[in-house]
Amino acid sequence: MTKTPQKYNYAVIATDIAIFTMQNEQLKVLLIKMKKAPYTGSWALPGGLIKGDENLDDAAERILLDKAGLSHVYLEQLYTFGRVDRDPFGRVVSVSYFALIPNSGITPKTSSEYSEIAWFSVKNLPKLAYDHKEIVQAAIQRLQSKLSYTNIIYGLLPKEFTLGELQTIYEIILGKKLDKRNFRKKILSLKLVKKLNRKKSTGPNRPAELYCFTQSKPQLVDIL
Amino acid sequence: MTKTPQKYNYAVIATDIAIFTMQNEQLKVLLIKMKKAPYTGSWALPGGLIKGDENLDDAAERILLDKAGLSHVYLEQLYTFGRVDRDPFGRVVSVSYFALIPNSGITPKTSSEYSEIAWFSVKNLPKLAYDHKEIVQAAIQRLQSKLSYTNIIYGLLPKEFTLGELQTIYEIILGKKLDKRNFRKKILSLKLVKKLNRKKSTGPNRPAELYCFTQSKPQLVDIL
DNA sequence: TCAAAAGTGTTCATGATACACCCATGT
DNA sequence: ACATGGGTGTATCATGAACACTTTTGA
Repeated sequence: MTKTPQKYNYAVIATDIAIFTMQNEQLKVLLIKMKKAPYTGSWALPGGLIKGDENLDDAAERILLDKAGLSHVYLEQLYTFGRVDRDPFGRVVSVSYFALIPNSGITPKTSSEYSEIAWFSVKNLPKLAYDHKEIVQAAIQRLQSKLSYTNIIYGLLPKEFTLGELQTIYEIILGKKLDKRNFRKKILSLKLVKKLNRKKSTGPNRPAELYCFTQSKPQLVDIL
Repeated sequence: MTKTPQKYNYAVIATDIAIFTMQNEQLKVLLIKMKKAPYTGSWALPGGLIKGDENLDDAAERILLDKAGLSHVYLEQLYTFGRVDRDPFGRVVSVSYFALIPNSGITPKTSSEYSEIAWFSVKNLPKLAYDHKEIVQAAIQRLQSKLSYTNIIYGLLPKEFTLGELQTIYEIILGKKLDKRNFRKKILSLKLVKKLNRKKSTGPNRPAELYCFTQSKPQLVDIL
């Protein structure tokens, strides 16, 4: 067995990451404005090439750190996109990931590789480079379905939160209203969260109890 | 942007396919015995390299046809395995797939690339080359979970089958007994199958009604 | 005192589970 | 006649769905 490029068809392996957060009652995804031709000025998912001595997951983590300054967030492999013509540069196979981060008001900064970086509501996306639209759609769908049978929503919330905030996130991502009493009954019966016995005042209304998650590892739970 | 191998790290893209069928009341996976070093004599999943001008799904279909003589079967992308050291040959990223085929007693033939090909019960697998054990496990897990929320079991059954056969497959793959009456009630209420008004005699017992699927496209259905 | 979100139980409908006997056939 | 798998219905239980008022606070 020899390494003959003519015989074995090499490809560039890239990874693109759909990074989600909640802001202003909206599900948002992080996009960067590209400098490189032929997509100069287009918005795209943060991504990059995988190094020769780098595992796929490590590459995704590195890119998350480099482009968004994030680490220790929920990250999972999504799907691999490899249409022959998906990148005008040549054969590039993208192993896509999706990540969840709590809304900490982070606005990652620009770098030499891209001219702008910003959060976009998934309801109002600009035109995206490559097949990134498809990737975002796949990520949203995965997120929606995983919300109903796992506890990964913890990835979108800060350490402390109220049950109202929790419910709102479900409602926004799933795109439907939930009954407050039934929702609380379910969440509490699953013992996913515990009461901190502290309250959060948010305005001219009754302060809400603060809760935290009892688990911060992904697990299967029948939520909705 | 230039194609400089030193700068952009190229990798070989492969695909490996976990092909499942039911035989003798067992879930089986198709394996080949390798000729190539350093895994000479080891069993492995059927797989191959993706060509430069070939989409990922097309490559998987091609390999399914070449190695197992199969086409028009249920096939879905599973996961992408890319540990740096997963292949002693060098950097090979494997986009794995899983496929379901009806038990037609097919025993695919050997070829120049491998010395043997055979079905193995997933309960009794030999040692596998590369990280193929991990791939098989991921495939089984995906199959198990998809059985309960989709109709993909149609991929494992012939055109005509009895409800008893259908139930047995569920029981084997899920690893638990199901109540006959409840199972039939559920399957029939979902209108996934229709009666053919023909019977199948299988021995010294009452002949069973034959059914066929009403759909042979994957769809979400709440089965179990 | 008013507006705004938090918090709390019960009833009802639906679906899941448990369960046992007769039927049709080949040997 | 007997052994074997096929086929059928009902009662109970658990879970999900619908639903409205009181509480606490800041302005």
